[in-house]
Amino acid sequence: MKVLAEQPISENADQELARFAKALGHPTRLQILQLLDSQACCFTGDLVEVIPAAQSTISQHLKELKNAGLIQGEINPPRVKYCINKENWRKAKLLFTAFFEE
Amino acid sequence: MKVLAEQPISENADQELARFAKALGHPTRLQILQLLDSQACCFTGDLVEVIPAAQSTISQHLKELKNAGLIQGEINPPRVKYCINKENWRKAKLLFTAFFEE
DNA sequence: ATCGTTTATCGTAGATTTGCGATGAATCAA
DNA sequence: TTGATTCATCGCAAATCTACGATAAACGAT
Repeated sequence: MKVLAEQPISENADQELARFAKALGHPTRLQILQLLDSQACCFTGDLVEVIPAAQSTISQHLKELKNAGLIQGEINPPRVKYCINKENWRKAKLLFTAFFEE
Repeated sequence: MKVLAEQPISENADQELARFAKALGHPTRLQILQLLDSQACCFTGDLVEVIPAAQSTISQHLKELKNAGLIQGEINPPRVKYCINKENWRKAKLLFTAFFEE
C-alpha cells in the first residue's frame, strides 16, 4: 500500500523548518508556490507554459514540494490540479516567523 | 583585490529568497544561527563544543552562511568571532514574511 | 625561532540535486 | 481498439552538497 502523505513520523522543529527551507531553496520552486498561491490552484500544464523549464523538470520540482508537504495534488483526469497545502503552509509560516523573532 | 562580502551584483527577489532559504535548509545551520542569535556572538570553538559535528564541518557550514550573507565573521586572533549579519537577517525576514503573506 | 591555539582550507568519498529527453501510465474520445 | 492528451517516472550526466581527517595559516606567548 502506498502512503500518500509521506512525512517523517517524528521530527523536531529544526528538522521540520530545515525541510521547509530546503524546499524553498530553489527559484523555480518559489515561482511555483507563488503561482499556486496567487491563483487558487492550477494544472501542471499551466505551470509548464509559464516557467522556462522542461515538463519533466517542473514535475520533479512539484514532487519535491509535495514531499516537503507544501503542496498537494488532486487527480482530475487527464490532468492533475495542484494547490497549496494550507495546513503546512501555515505551519511553515509559523516556524519561519518564530525563527526570525526569537 | 579580494571582495569581502561576496553577493551577486544583481539578483531579483526570488533568487535572493531562494539563496537565504537554501542556507536555512540544513538543521546544523539553523542551530548555528539560533546560537548566534541567542548570544550576541560567539567563536567557532564555542559552536564546535555544542554541535555534534567535526570542526571542519562546522567551519564549512559557517562559510556557507557567510556566503549567503546571513552571518559575518570578525577576526580576533587567534579566534574568529561570528555574529548575525543584522542587515541581511532583517532583509531575509522581510522576504520570508512577504512570501507567506502575499 | 619554536610551540600551542584556533580556525580555514584541501582532498576525498559518497550522497543528493538538477535538468533533460525518452518512455510509461492513465484517461477520454472517436 | 486506436489515438490524443496530460502528467509522472526512468535513466542518465553533470553539478553540488555533506562530512571527515589531514594539513596549512595566522597569531600570541615563550
